[in-house]
Amino acid sequence: MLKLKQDHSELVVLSVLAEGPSYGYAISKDIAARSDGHFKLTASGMYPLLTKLEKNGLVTTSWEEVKASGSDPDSNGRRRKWYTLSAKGHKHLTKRIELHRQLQSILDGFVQGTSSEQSETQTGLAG
Amino acid sequence: MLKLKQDHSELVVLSVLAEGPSYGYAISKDIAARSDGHFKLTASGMYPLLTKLEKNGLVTTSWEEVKASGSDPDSNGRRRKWYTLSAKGHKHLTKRIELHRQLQSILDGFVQGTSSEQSETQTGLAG
DNA sequence: CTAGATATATCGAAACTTGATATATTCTTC
DNA sequence: GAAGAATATATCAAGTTTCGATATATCTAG
Repeated sequence: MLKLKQDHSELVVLSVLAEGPSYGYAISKDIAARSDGHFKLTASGMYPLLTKLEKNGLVTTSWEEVKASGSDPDSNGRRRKWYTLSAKGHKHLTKRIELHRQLQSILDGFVQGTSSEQSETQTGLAG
Repeated sequence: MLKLKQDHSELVVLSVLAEGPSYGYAISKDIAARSDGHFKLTASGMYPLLTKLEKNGLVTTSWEEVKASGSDPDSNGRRRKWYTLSAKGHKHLTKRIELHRQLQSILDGFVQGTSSEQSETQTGLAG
């Protein structure tokens, strides 16, 4: 299991939100599912991150009342906090992705020079 | 300018040392040069990391006296601490690279799905 | 003598990490 | 209707990491 550092978490969460608004719990499940369980972003990592994103204006938020099917119309349902990527967030994500690609290619430059490379021509995606 | 987190720093430093022994200052310059100045690993990041590597047995160390050209044979020259990748370090690096590739491919899965992808075939190195 | 490069190393405030805890609702099963 | 799992948000606290600032000292160029 690969644990995501905040830098990576931010990239992933922003990427998920680029596909449409979502909320903490759903994002968490989404990340676990889409990474085959390799990534896990738990509540204590997720909510401080989302709060930071909101504080920095990268996302906007709104609350939704989750009504139970056939529930009392007067009942206060469970609350969901939706996060929507802002224009600033989109720009930020684009830069972040660019930086991520740069990091990858440069990192590869270092890694490929090592004698630990077992002369594999394939880039490991088939592993 | 990308600042290397310790995880990345460790991977890069280990990779550099896989090509042969080196010392803190040289590694720092090496990283800056080979990344076109995009990466920077400063002294306050480098030395604690190298100490940790040594403590974990991934590298072995030895001191070298750096004599000035035409200096007094009695003078105590500047000292250089050389770091050599150990067998354990080599194994560790191989695992690390594997993990790095895994991280990359999964991360790519998230990033490639974003609408921020400007259908660029080139990988941004020409930017 | 001065300034800048070389060389190693620690300090400390801020930020980050993460299991644990808290709170409350909704769904499923018996 | 009780129990337990899943949904949903959020904070705490103890530990680790980060990184500019600082300290120390030598070497080189002007």
